[in-house]
Amino acid sequence: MQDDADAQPATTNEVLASLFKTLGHPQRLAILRLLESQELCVCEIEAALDLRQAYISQQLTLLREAGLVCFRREGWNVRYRIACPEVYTLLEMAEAIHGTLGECAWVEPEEKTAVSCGALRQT
Amino acid sequence: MQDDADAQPATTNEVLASLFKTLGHPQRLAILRLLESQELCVCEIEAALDLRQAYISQQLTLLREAGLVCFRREGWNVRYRIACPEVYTLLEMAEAIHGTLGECAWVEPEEKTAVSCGALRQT
DNA sequence: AAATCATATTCTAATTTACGAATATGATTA
DNA sequence: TAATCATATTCGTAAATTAGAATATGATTT
Repeated sequence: MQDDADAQPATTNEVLASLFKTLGHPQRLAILRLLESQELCVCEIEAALDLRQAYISQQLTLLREAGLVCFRREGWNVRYRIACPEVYTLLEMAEAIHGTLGECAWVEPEEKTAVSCGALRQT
Repeated sequence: MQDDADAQPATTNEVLASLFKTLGHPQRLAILRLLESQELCVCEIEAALDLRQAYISQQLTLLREAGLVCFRREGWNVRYRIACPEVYTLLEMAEAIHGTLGECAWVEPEEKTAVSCGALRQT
């Protein structure tokens, strides 16, 4: 029994997009930020973010599936920790990039060429 | 007339998530990759990716709104170029991170504490 | 001004995601 | 084994996103 027999290879862009998609959610980022300095159990995250348990658990599941967090049982609790600390560098860099991002500028044309494109159109 | 009078401040996490969300799409990444080395008009992107014109235009609009690309008219064409080259560093880093990402490991508990959490539950 | 070229926008259906509520599971203690 | 604690999962619906089709816009040439 092979899992996902009819799944295509998944290009680099698809894989990358998937990672970014996981990061593209404020609450998931909030969870990651909490886990930066410490290992936390679900109820601690719950208390820190003031969100319902089931909701936290759902987001943690997604972070887990993305491979971003690890977990381990400790008595009654399940403690989560970051799986790869490099993501924080990614977050920092993204933050820096956002700082430089301005409104899209309309740059004045340099020269008047006006050559027809001639590219194939399929619609 | 102020635009978005009832919009809340937008936290850092929300802003970051928004950027990641824009990057969380294979075709948009493909477009960004094309623009890495050169400025291109829509029809060239269209030809390179073999996608319909309207579709490309839609994705470019999103990239534009995110501030990731700039454009300028040149005769009949509108040429797009990257607004901040730093995103490629971000992509590289994300790629590197993906490489290190494995299946979530279940780490064996270190010590048996089993203390009740006592955290507030709101559901 | 009409025709043409490149690009943008709008409308829409289908799919995916978000997230609340209820419930299930699994470890631990009595 | 029954009760309890922490966490996970399933279900359902609202909202957002995807992407196709049709059409609009705006610059350029005739």
